[in-house]
Amino acid sequence: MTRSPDTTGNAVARLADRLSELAGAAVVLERPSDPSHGDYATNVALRTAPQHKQPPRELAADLAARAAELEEIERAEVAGPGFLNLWVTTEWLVRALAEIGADYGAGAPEQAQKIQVELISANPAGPLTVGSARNGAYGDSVARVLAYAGHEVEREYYFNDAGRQVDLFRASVEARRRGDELPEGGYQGEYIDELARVEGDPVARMLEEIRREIAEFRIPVDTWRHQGEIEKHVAEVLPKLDTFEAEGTIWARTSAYEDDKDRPLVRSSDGSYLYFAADVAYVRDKLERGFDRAIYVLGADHHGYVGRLKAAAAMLGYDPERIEVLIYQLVHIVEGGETKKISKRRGDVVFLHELIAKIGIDAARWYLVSRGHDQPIDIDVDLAADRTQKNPVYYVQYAHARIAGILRNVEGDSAGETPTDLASEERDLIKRLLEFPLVVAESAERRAPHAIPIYAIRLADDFHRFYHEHRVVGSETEAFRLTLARATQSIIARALDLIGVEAPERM
RNA sequence: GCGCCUGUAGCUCAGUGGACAGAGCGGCGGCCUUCUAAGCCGCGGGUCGGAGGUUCGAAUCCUCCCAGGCGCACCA
Repeated sequence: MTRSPDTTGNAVARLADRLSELAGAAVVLERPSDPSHGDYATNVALRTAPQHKQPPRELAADLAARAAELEEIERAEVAGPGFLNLWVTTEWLVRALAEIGADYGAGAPEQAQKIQVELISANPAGPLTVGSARNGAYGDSVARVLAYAGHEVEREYYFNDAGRQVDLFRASVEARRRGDELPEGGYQGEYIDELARVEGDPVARMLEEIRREIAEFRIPVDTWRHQGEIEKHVAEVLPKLDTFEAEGTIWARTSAYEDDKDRPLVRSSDGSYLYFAADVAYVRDKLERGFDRAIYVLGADHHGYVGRLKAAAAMLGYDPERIEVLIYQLVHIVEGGETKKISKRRGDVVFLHELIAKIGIDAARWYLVSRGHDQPIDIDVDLAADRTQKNPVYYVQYAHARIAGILRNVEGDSAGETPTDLASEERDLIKRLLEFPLVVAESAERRAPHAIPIYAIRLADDFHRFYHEHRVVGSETEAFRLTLARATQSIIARALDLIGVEAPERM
């Protein structure tokens, strides 16, 4: 809505600005799906007709006449109920292509924010699961996109290493070592057996294991926080809260701050902290570190957290808007046509390292981030395992590798004339490249990185079509086509990087 | 019961007010003496869960209903 993409380096946005001046209203340029509707189209006449009290087609005709005068515009036509269809000139497309540099689409938002993205934060009671993998793939991509959009981003991981679950986890390993019965509701599985066979604190081992897996999954976590550390500051925070005592417990009156109910903080009998106490201290810890915004990435099974976290911020006197909770739907595992109920405690869970072993990091990251975060994901492990050849990630990577192949064939200075006429494949490809800044801006604003792989598929599609029809090296417009190929390669690489996927030179 | 999310092609999913609803996979049929055929082209395929409503215009916004997932712990 208030989106203002960086118009200086974005030819489409500049064109929209010029048209906006002519129209006296904000013009949004779309790429029509039907090529007979022009290179770009706008519905501005339809939207502004009521306030002008004029028929939309009349307004559109008026705007068409003036738009046709612009040097960028080859042709302007009114169509349908009042759409304005525009054809741009070849010169404009060639110039726009030439502007595409290494950081094309990188934002410089008028107000860059300091943003923290807290991701995964799984219990160190076992290796990361595919659920954690989605959290990481999604959260890290949001972080990458926000950073590319111009924000200052830090990634943080919070270890719940002081709660009942880790105690239970330790007890489970120790029971296994002694050959005793598992504690009630204890953890089991092969990894528990392995931990039991070696000396040392299993929690410490899991902390190291998780850090290793996260690095392998290409998530550059900047800071690590431990629940034990945060709890040391609970005593400082409690006096700032709106509390009351009942039933042997000190409660936070979060219901007065738009939470569903009040939350227990401290068990009066022994003074032990309940989980929400650490939550509150952690909220303060985050906001006092100077982040304009603290983003939590949580699975749908934690969506009840939204209210209490914002309430915690409000109760401490912070603007609750600084707390943003991103909820992603859960990942289910389908095996043999049946959805598995997964439980880390029971041990019937699919771990991230198993998923990586089966389909690789690139496919895993692509797969986990290429669906909307509001969409549940069913991973059919059998399908994911043998579908690798057909995974769209390879289709996109292949386009990148193909371009690398072309560039290896270039010898010396490239020559050739500037084209005065473009083939449809060239026009389509350039227009696709010019979409990238808007895709990134929207993706950042909506916390929706899944738009990136979708765009990457279309871009690869346009490139493969171009490649099939036209030669680059040795063509009459070699220099121009090399520019086109390089720009395509650069944007594919950037798009893949934004979702943590590699862009290979050869395949 | 209450809250959040979802329901679009055989399957997996895009599409948060605009022009006949798109892609991949699967199915069928074509294209390699030329920069990578992990590619390209073509053909089939949909009452956008259902019913009302708002709007010049609805897959998209509102209401109700149906179906599924997840919550509603002194677990995390």
